[in-house]
Amino acid sequence: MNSFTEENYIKSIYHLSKDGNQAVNTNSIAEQTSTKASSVTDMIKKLAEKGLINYVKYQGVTLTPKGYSLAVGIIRKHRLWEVFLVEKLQFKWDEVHDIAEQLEHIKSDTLVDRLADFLGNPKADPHGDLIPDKEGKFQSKDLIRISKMEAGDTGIISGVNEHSPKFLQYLEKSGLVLGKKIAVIEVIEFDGSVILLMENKEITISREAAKNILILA
Amino acid sequence: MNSFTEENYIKSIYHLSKDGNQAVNTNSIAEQTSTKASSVTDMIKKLAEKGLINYVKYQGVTLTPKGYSLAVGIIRKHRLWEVFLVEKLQFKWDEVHDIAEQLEHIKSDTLVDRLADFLGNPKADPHGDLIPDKEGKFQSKDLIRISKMEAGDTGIISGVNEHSPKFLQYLEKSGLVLGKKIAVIEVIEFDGSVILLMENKEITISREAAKNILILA
DNA sequence: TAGTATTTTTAGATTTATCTAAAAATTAAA
DNA sequence: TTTAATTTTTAGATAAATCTAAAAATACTA
Ligand SMILES: [Mn+2]
Ligand SMILES: [Mn+2]
Ligand SMILES: [Mn+2]
Ligand SMILES: [Mn+2]
Repeated sequence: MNSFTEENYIKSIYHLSKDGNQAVNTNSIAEQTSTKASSVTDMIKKLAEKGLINYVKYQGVTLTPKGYSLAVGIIRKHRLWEVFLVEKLQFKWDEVHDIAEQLEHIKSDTLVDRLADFLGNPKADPHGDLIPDKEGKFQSKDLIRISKMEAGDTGIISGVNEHSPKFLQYLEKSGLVLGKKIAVIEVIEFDGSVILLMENKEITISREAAKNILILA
Repeated sequence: MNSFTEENYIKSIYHLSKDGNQAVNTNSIAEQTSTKASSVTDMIKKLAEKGLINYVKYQGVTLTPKGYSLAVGIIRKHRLWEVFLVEKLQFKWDEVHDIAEQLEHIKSDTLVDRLADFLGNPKADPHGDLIPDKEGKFQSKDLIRISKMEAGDTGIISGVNEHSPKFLQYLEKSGLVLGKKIAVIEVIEFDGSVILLMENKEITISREAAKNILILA
C-alpha cells in the first residue's frame, strides 16, 4: 500500500517527465512537491526500493512500468472525480482541482470503474485533459496552442495548459470555454497578442493567454 | 486542520460514548482504534490540547461541543457517501463501509452540501443509520430490536445494529432488508430465537440476529 | 481496610516524512 | 583543464503516531 505522499511524488514525477518520457531531476521534484531536495532524495530512494522508479545517483529518475501505471491510475481518478464534481454536483471548472487532489487517493478499483460508468466513461475532464481508460490508455487528441496559430486558422477550444482558478475564471468570464469555435483574425506582431472571432464577436487575448488555450483544428 | 488519525479517534470516542453522552475510557478507545492504551493516552492529550475533548487523568474523556460537531460532521459524510455508493453506483449495502471510511475524511463543506442535495438530502443511510443535517441535528426515530418484541408485534425493518458484511449478506439472502414488514409469530423460550412472518413466509432467526435488527413499530 | 487485580500513564524506542547544514559529485565557465 | 557554480546526496535533528515495558493510580475483594 502506498501513502498519499508516495502517490503525490509519483504523480509529480509523471507530470514533470512530460507524461512519462524524459528523466526528472531532484530539484524539480522538490519544487513540484513543495519540499526540499534532501527530502526528495530520501523519498526517491524509497520509491526505487519499491520498484516504482529507476534511480541512479545524480542521474535523476524515470518511472518503471509499475510506477507509470500507478501514476496513470491516480490521474484517471483525479480527472473522473473532477467530471463528477462538475457534471453531477454543479461545481465550476475552477473549483474542482483541490477537492480532486484529495479524492484521487481513495483506494478501490471497483469504485473507479463504477464511477467511470456512472459518468458515461468520459474521455476528457472539465479542463479538456484526457482521461485514461481502465488499461491506462489515453485516446490522444492533437491540440495546438492558440499562440501557434496564424491569421485565418480556425478550431474549437478543447483544453487548457494552465489550471489556476484565476485563469479559468478569466476564460469563463470571457466566454472562452471548452467547445467554443474560434477563428484567428490577427496576431499582433508587437506583443504577440491575438485577436479572435468567436460567435461574431472580436476578443483580444494576450500572448500569455494564447499559449495556454488549446485548440482542436 | 485535523489529521485522519485524529478524526478517527474523535469518531471512535463519539460512538463509544453512545452518541456523545457518557465518558469513554482509555482501553475501549484502544480497542476501537486497534492501538494500544499507551498510544491512546498520547493522542487524547493532544486532542484535549486542541479543545476537542475534556480529559482528566484516569477519568476517561468526553467530547467538547467542538469535538462533538467534528464527530457528527464526519458521520454525516460517512453516511452520505454510503448512500451515494448504493444509490448511484450500485454497490451492495455490505460493500460500502470501507470505502466510506476513506471518503469521510475528504475536506470540503461545499462538497458535503452539494452531495447531500444531489442525493435528495436523505435522512438515513443504507443501513438505516440516521444522517445528521448540516447543523448536526438527527431526526430521531424510535427503533426497537426484534429481540425486544413479543408474539403478535409487528413493524417495519428500519435499521441494523451490526454492520459486518457477513451479517448484512445473511440478511440480504434471507430477504430481511430495510422496508420489509414483519410480524413476530413466536419467541422460542429455550434459546430466544424468533419466528417471523414476512410476505406470507415464516422465517426463523437466532436471538443474536434478532438483537441486531431494528424495527419501526 | 489491607492486599490484589486492573487500568492508565510514563519512559524510552521506532518509523515516516520532513528539515538545515555540510560534503560530494556534476556541470559550466574561465 | 583548472576553477567556480550548481546540483545532489549525506549527516544529524525534529515532529507525528505508534510500540513495549515498567511505574503509578484506581478499582475490586476478601
Ligand atoms: Mn485537476
Ligand atoms: Mn483537470
Ligand atoms: Mn459505515
Ligand atoms: Mn452505515
